[in-house]
Amino acid sequence: MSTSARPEIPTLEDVASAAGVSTATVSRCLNEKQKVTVKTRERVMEAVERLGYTPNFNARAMAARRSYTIGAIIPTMENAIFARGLQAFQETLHELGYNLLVSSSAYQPKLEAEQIRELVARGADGLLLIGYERDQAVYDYLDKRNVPTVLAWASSPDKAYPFVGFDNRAAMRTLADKVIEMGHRRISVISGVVEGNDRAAGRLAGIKDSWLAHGFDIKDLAIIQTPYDIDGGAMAFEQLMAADPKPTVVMCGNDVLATGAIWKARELGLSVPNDVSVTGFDDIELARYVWPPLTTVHVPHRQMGSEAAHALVNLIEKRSSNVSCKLDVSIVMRDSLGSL
Amino acid sequence: MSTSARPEIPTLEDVASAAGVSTATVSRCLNEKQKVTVKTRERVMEAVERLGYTPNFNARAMAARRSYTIGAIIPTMENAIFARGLQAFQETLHELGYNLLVSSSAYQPKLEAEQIRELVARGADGLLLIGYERDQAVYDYLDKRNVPTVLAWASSPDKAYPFVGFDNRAAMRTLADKVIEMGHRRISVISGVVEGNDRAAGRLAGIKDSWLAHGFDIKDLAIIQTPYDIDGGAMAFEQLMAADPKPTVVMCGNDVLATGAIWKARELGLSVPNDVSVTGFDDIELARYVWPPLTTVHVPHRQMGSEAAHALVNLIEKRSSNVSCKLDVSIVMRDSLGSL
DNA sequence: ATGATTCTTGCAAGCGCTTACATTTTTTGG
DNA sequence: CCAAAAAATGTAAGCGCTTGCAAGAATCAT
Repeated sequence: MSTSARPEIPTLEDVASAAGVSTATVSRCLNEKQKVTVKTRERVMEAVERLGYTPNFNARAMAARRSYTIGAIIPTMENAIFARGLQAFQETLHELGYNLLVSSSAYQPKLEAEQIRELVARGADGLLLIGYERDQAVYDYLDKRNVPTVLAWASSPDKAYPFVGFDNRAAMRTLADKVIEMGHRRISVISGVVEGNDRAAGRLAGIKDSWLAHGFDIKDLAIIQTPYDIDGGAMAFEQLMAADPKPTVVMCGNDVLATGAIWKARELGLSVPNDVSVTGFDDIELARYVWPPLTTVHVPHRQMGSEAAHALVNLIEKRSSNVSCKLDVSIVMRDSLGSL
Repeated sequence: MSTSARPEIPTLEDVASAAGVSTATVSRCLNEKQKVTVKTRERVMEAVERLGYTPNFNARAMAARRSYTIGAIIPTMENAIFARGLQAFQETLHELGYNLLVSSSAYQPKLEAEQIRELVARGADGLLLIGYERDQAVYDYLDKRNVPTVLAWASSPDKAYPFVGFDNRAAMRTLADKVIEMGHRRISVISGVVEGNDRAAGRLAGIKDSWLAHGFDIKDLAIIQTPYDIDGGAMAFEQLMAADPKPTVVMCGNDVLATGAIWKARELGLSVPNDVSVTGFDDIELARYVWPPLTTVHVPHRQMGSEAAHALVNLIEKRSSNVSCKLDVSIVMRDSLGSL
């Protein structure tokens, strides 16, 4: 096992000579079938088959200056927030003849910037990014390199960048209005870390909007920021419930945090929603399966992923720039929110 | 906005002439710093900086015949089973100077085979695959192309392929032994679909092993196979609980199924573990946060991901072939399993 | 000071593919 | 049946990078 002979990988040229044609013809067979006689095509395909030829992707990308690859950078793979949307994104991309490359940035702007360069260097034809808040230098780079980019999971307010998403702030405000309408006057909030995270920031702002619009004092709104994981939600919840008087509802920045909150409520012997209500955001699968089921904001993840794919491919192929798309979200009332 | 000038992307040559050296020298600065004088290196790096140069990945991979890229194909991104391990895999890879490309095969062998070719065509230096059960043709291809490959989430029994994983069958058998030891005599099973899924098959076999070893009749073991999602678990649970007499415990092929089972139990007004016990497998984050917390098999996901990364890089760089690694798993007793 | 040795650097040949352009073959209409 | 138009195929020039080899510069021992 000490020597491993370099395997003989067939190239276009091998196929060409095996089929008795030029490399150009083989290339055409593979890429623009209609430009080649049926007879020669058959001969070529037979050779391809026989040799077990697979085109070298890097060479192709370099020669064609197109990679048919889209890069996506998501903040995390570790929880389900992006999973469904990304899956749909990939499926649609596949239908459109593109491949997907995924990286995760662990919510670190630096890392994200690095990954962007990486994906561009890899020849990605376009990029999918989450949210809009990032260093101007990143946008400058993207512009300079002329990389088609679509932002998702948010709607981009000022920047004139194409996006496929929804208004986190307005959505959360609607939910908060509902909560207040149901009689709640002592609201606490478990927010994601807002720094560098426009989705989290928007959601928090939405709650504040509603609160202020109802004429309450911003000081009465207890807020904790914590990383987006179950544990974070649980710990924050415990802390918030130590207040006196206790909140009647804890609104969470997403379903993962809410799951942690509900879990901790049970551990503390509190009944949801009798002792305290809990709300989430995202409507991930889990939201229906915690107990009690979670009142949350439904985001059409699959639709968003699919639309984003179309938007991006449009941008790449037709250079049409009018691709932004604001999706509707809706409140899903489940048992975790009770009225007073 | 109708005309978009082709952006001028700086190349190695641009950097070279800007710094007044040859392309070879620039290349060396970027790849083997020690082979270049400090003085010239500084000059070159300054030019790199000034032009905003980023190496073209495809060109590099083609010329060097190395990509420093690892491909991983996982069955799904949609649930958390692989998330943590993959995250660790990526982190370790990053430390070792490699990048990760992820695809998901949706549990379809055909798609997986396609993705494998795709990743190889993209110049992946090595591959991470889940489980060992796949068409021989796939292994033949891998051998022919001499692609270093490591299998994870399972231990490979017959095939002499490097793996980093654990024995699903033995692990589940241990859990089943425990369950029986705690007095359960009416066991039902919610298994994943075993066809083409050696992990699911192994886990199911482990339960049967235990059952038979205790002298029970295989006919008394009710088994349902269902896709790995919460909904599948819920529906299967309902079906199993319709039996008469009811099972005293429902053992699930993984934590996601178990979560569905527990949820349905509550919906049916059954108390876990008083009316029926439930067990899972994997110990994903969720297992600690369902109610009651799930008795399950703890798999060291992060360790597995990290070890797999090391194993693969060893295989690639040193060509050492003795990299397999069997990890220990352990039973985690939580409240979802009661004794009779 | 000088030839031998070691470092740096440059030259140029590819890596495997696509594609503009040139050439050959086939088709078509009168 | 033949010239002109159309279709199929071939030729060859890159795409941006790495790296073996050779040449030039610096260092060393004598």
